[in-house]
Amino acid sequence: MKFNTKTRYGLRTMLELANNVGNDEVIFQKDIAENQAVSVKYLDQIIAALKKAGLVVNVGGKKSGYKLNKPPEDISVYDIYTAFEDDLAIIDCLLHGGHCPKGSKCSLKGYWLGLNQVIRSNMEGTNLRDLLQKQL
Amino acid sequence: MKFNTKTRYGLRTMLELANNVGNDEVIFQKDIAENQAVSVKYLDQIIAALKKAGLVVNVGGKKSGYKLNKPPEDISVYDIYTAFEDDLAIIDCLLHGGHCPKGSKCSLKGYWLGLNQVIRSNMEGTNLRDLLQKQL
DNA sequence: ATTTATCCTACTAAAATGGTAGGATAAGTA
DNA sequence: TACTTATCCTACCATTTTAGTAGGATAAAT
Repeated sequence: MKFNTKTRYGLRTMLELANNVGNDEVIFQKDIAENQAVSVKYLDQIIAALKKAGLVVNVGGKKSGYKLNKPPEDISVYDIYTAFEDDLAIIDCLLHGGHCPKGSKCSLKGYWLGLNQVIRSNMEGTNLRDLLQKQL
Repeated sequence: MKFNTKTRYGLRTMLELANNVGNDEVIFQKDIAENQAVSVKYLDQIIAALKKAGLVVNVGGKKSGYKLNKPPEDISVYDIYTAFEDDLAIIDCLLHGGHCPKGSKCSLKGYWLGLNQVIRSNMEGTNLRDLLQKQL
């Protein structure tokens, strides 16, 4: 039961961009990588995923920089998680198409589903604005 | 973000034993393995972990069977989880001794810690009695 | 023309996962 | 007493996932 580094670095990256909202300074991959103590090449992949998910945009092409694609309060932790992973499924049989060998006789599915929902709700209910305020 | 099979099979095993409380029937590893659609050899390891954690006992030695070591309401999902894993830590830096390269400047640790606590509380707050009632 | 930051794909070492395998031990059975 | 069989215990292993590295193409600014 761990979150992977991409989700963690991705969230840190998004928070760094959120901190910058209102400024017109550009933020380069390079600078973010340095701040986060991650190689530029690895952050490269992380930002690519965030971009693909529509969470960040590159303004002005090359030699320019990144910014959030929405206001911080409209980006949840879960949005960032799903930029790197499928929908949360703490056990496989919760996924669409997944099923366990016990089939409908599995009396635990209800419990796992509830826990899954608790986690997901927490992540959906926390946005970048909340996280910015927490760090004050 | 997945629970592993040992925790899942372990929980199912415990629920099976909990269903048996009050009966004096013996339950063999062999029978549990068959019910759970798992090999005897693999369940072997799972039961060994549950036993080591003090959650089940073998009554009567060989050619005997297993039962819960405590009443179902005194065994939480988290007890079963920790029979197979260390204390829950959804990111490494939450563990004793763990630290991230950002050190004290990490403004996200508070968020992760909160989410970790939400998950743990759910697991600690759910016991085998609750799960038995859910399956009715 | 050159620099350099983004973009894109492939590869890889190490660790975790989900088991299998082999055999020792001890209790019940014939 | 000999035999069966269920528990107990340790080692091993194939596959997948994780956490990156590497190489180079592209395009904008200088």
